[in-house]
Amino acid sequence: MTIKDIPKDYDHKKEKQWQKKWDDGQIYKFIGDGKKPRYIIDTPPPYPTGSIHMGHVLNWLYIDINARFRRLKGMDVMFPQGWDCHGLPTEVKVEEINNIKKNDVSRADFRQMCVDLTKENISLMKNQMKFMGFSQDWSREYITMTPKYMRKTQLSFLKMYDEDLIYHGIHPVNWCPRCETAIAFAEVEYINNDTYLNHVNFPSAEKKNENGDNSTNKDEKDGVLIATTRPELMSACVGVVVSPDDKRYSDIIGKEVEVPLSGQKVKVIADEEVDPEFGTGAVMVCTFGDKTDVSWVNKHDLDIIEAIDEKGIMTKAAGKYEGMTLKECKLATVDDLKEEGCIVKQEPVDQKVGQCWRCKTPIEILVKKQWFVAVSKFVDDIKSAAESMNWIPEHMKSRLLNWADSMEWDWCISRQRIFATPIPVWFCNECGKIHLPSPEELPIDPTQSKPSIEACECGSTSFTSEEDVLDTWMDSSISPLNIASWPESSFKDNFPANLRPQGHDIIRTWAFYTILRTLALEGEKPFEEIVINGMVFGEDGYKMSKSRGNVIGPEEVIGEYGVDSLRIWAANSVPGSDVPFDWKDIKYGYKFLRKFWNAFRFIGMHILEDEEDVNKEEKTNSKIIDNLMPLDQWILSKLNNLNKEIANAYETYNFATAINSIEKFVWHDFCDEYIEAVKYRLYNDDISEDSRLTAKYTLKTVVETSLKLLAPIAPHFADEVYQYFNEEEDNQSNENNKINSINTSKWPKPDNDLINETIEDKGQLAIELISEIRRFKSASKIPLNVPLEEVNIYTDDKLKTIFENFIEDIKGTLKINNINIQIGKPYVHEKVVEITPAMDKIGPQFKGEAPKIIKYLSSTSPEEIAKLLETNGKIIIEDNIITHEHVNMEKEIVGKSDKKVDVVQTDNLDAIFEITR
RNA sequence: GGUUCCAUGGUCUAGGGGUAUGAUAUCUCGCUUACAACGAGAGGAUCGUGAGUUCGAAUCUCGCUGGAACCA
Repeated sequence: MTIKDIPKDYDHKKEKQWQKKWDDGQIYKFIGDGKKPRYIIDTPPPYPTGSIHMGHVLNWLYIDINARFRRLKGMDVMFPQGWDCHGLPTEVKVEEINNIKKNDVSRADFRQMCVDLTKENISLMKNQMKFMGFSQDWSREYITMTPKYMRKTQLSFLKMYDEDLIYHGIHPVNWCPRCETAIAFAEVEYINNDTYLNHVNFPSAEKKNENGDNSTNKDEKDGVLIATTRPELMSACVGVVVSPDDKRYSDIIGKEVEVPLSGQKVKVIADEEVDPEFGTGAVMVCTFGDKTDVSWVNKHDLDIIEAIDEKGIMTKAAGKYEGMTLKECKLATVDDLKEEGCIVKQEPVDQKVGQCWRCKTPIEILVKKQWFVAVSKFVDDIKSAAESMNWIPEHMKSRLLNWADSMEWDWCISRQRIFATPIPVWFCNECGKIHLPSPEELPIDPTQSKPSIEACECGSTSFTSEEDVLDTWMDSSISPLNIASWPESSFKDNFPANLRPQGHDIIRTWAFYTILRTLALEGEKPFEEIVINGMVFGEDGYKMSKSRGNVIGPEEVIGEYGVDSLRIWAANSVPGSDVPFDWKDIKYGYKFLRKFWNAFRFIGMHILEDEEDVNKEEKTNSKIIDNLMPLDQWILSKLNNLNKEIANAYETYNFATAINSIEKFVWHDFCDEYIEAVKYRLYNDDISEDSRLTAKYTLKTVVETSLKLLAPIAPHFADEVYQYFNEEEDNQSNENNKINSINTSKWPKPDNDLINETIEDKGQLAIELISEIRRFKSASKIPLNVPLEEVNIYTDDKLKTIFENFIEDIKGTLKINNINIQIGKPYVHEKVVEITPAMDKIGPQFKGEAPKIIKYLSSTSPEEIAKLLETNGKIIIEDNIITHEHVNMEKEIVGKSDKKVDVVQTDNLDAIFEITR
């Protein structure tokens, strides 16, 4: 390898070549033979929309960094990838593309169209994931719409049904009247709506009964004035609730009132959930105006009157309004109420209305026979499972706990759709008994085949297939079981997963359901640790979304700056926190890689074509270590500390700390300070072989090691550089997939012998001195490579010793012909111009006495304080002894020297330089 | 409405009882045998607001204001 072979610029277009190499070498394959510690990641299976967005980039980068880091650390990492295929969006898209409605073709044909579209989308997204350099083991890809996976979903249904954890029952569900399906809470979105709050008088029903006649009661106070935004539901009114503390209604609680128009008699009930301040303080309970209605109906055991049908049309129960749409019914009801004189007042209110997130139709709450998972049985177990996991960040746990506590309804898992896993059930047409297939028959579509039994226990041979299908979360919530090859008995080897990475938007769905399901199916929590990523915001500060138009696609960034720059941007974030996208940050990452490349190219000039030395490490290594110069020791100590810091950062998911520390070290400590300070050892002929050799060794070690620390974040760049280092013994890949890649190498072992805090501190002081004089040269317009005739350094004996230690580096790098270090001051004198209290010393030591000391220091002249400290070494203020360490002194050099010299005084070092040009 | 998070130079950000980290932008200077897409330097923040605890609060507590996310 010669310098000519190293391109002048880092070319990010080569990233794809590396991806192909990794792919061909199958270097990310999970072995699973137990020879290495296993690390199992329960990767999210995304919905195949056809393209990945920045949110995916963030989420998968955390996974990928983690996977790559653990591999370097010698673990057998399982990083699988699944696809959560089923769902309404694909159905809607298929209808759109083919310009059909789902019922225009057979179920099987419609399903096939969905499958075809999904396959296409998966293949697009899979390629994009590879372009991101994500290191999935693609041999373990799973797709929830395949028979293989559906078998597992259906098996989980069977098992839970057998244990009475799934039941078929009547419950309120969220219903979209347009899509004609039940939908989950997660699929309901809320919008603001302006409407009227109608104050409607419900007359007392009691008086009428007592009198036994129909004479109208003129005394309105015997009735109750309710407030409602949904008068169209009055025919479904089953009660009136008021606050128990509301004096206006205390007399009427427990009595009956009559609902106007429809005429049913309903009870007035006290309930603390009523806000007496809102409206009239009295609320009518209907089947079902909203979720609170459902809880009141359940709590007070009220009737159910179904006044709305599946298409959102009023039923027979609505009386004269039958056949009207909800909207028509509302208008007609209000008109009628006005006519009857029942509406006392209409006031405008803001209201939040739930609508179907897909078609924007307002949802209704209907009572339907549906399939449910008995969530309530698991709430406590889910909470303790969540408690036993490690949440990153910790506070995300409370979202799940709060959610678990607020569970009021069981999980409705049936959907009236087509593209989903079928519910494997038939009903007997005679006795209604539910028949399930045996596990061997799975997967099965009950609409396409008959039950294997001849006849029901009742003798009937006629069955109806369940046409409903399963909620998609029923598929994805068994992901940690699926990746571990459940239900094969060996699944326990790879279960629970070590890590679940996901976004905070799906804590209440995916995380919650997964915990529930593995508890239900195997009695164990699904994963040990859960890392939550935030959402990606656009440059305008809002969450990236198409409707806001602030979306920037990964491909846009990659084309210009490469994948690794994008990865560095995403790594520079904190789990759980939302991450704003910023082109500036992308460019910064790009610049860092170029800087690193240049540093590598520089050392490449000196080490790669050298036959003499550093590449024959095994012969010279110990000799080199023994001969390290102080500055080499300084950077190597920093490097080894960095190694530990970065490993710890990766382990604790502090990716931002990792990338920032690497950047800071490489860019500043290494490039700006170390390289500049050792150049003289590489270029000058009068330098000893040992010195030159240790410099080269140090340069090579720093680049190679920091490259490995960076590799999990920027694997393409790392491999591009690493190929120039040929470290055979470093490789831990298998015989059959041997490629020279940093990604199959080992994490560098930190060398504790080289860590030396004292050397680091001393080196820092020497660096400080060098920078100071370099600054002087720069300020004096002296080119850096022009020699200085003489430099006299005046300082104290402690610094003198240190500087003497580094004198070769100081002299060499600054090109000083004659250098002298002495204790004392030059023939100029310095004046203390300002004294500021060192609060970090004074506060902790003197506590309550501190204000007195500060008052003294700020009211006494700096020169006087300095003089006292100089002569006595201390100042006594009301029994408190103040010394040099309690004050910060600002000094200035005054007076003239009769020599023709420049005098340089520093802020950071207690030293004065007298420089002769 | 509930839950959670956030508020620090023009912009973004670190930190988390002792006057504040860094980036970016701006300005000045400089091609220095890897890098001008670089380097050196400068200016620029009473850490949202009001109170409390404390010798001392950007930091802890509470209220308020504003923002965001998730959910009902």
